[in-house]
Amino acid sequence: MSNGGGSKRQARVLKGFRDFLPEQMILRQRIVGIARDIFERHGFEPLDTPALEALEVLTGKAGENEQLMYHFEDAGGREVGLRYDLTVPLARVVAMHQNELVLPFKRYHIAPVWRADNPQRGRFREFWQCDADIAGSASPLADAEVIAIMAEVLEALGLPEFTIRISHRRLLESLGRAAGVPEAHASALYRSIDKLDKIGPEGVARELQATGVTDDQAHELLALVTMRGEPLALLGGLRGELEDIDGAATAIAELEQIFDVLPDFGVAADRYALDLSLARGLAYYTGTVFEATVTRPNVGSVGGAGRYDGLVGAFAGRDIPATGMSLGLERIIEVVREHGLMPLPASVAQIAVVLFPETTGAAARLASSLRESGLSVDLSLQPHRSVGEQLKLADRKGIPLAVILGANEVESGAAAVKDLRGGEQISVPLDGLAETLRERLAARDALPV
RNA sequence: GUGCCUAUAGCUCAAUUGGCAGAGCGCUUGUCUGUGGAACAAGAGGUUGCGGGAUCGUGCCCCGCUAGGCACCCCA
Repeated sequence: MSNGGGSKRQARVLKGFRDFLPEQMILRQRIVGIARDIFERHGFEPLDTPALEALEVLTGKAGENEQLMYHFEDAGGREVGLRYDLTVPLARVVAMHQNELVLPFKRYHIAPVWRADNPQRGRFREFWQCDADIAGSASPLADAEVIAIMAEVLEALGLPEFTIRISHRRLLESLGRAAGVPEAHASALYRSIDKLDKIGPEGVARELQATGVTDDQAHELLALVTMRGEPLALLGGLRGELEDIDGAATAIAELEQIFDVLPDFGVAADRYALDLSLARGLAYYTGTVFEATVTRPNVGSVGGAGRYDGLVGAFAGRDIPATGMSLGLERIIEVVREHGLMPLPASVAQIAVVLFPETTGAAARLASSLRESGLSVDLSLQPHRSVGEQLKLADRKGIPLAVILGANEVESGAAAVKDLRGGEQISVPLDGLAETLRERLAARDALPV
């Protein structure tokens, strides 16, 4: 290796892409681990798919969002695209492997996706989604389960406040029909309604009028959409108002089943709400839609999704209903950091072993035996550096405890154990050293951080 | 894809009207070859994000690009 005489290559990463240093990776892995545990406790199976797909697999599913898709021609002249979500690949997998999968198929998928969006806080071009979906069940019970899983994960992460807002595409459509919105403007309707929080009722009314809705109709629609209260009571009221509207009764019945059973899934009543102003943009949603939001920090939603009964059929040739939820890892991390949840060590190593030129062999053997007992051990590789130096480096890496093994310790059969934060040091017999280390680590973890 | 703000040492920032590029922290070395964080001393570290222009002269003015933040759009 040499760059002598040449110009140095510029070290850079692309806009919206990032390196994750160990301290960040430890937090990311911890969060992913919590989500994975809950997914598996619900019997969801792991799945992974290629990052790159044939372009035609990805197109025609997400509507306008496909503008954000990374696509290009590969060296073999194939049109290819990076996946922009995990839902479309799932639909492809279910269609391709119908004979190998038992329906309903419950799967989770934790992986990066790519969208060429403009970066902002909690918004990147490469980001991770944690998805749990059920393919092959049309039952509202399936929707309820994925909503419950979402609530469970957010609860387990310790998010101090979040709300899962629940709505239904068909119900919103019915409301639109009742208000006289032309069918052709349905997606414009969803988008406008969805912006209620941001632009307010007057803003929404203005946008609706631009799509051919009269002032009266717009206000009637807004009145319906902004109703708040106990979900089952609200739905009961709507049932009467929308008696004559096609599809409304089915949508209301589905939502009623979901709200009826959510408490039985263990979801606290203050964690979800019926909110008909929620529409969501992705084109493939066909029924229930939902979204988890927090008020601080301002990162929009931390997760969402819904029912997409037509998507698998686009690949399979026969309809296979499906529903699911998606959590945004980056958004969740913003919340965790903002609220100081989850303080973690900066190193995966629990123990640093400090050594001397004459004790390298003994120290390596000690490290091995500590590892066999289940501890994570960072063996110093610098016997020529002073003990102080080795301790300092271990502390800077964030390792909580050091074991010092010199000639004296080998001789006496007792190692020196030093707490790198407080500085206290004790002598511990080599027999039972692992046990003592584990106790001290546990004691440290119990301390407020 | 659009608009506004920003970019100076590893980090946080300073630099008067356009006139010698600096500080603190961190880093390296030494005091100090078995006990770090302190103190003292010395040292390294910069094409002021990149490229162009105007000017006798630019970190500072103008243009383009790149990246970050914010607001749209959209979304996780």
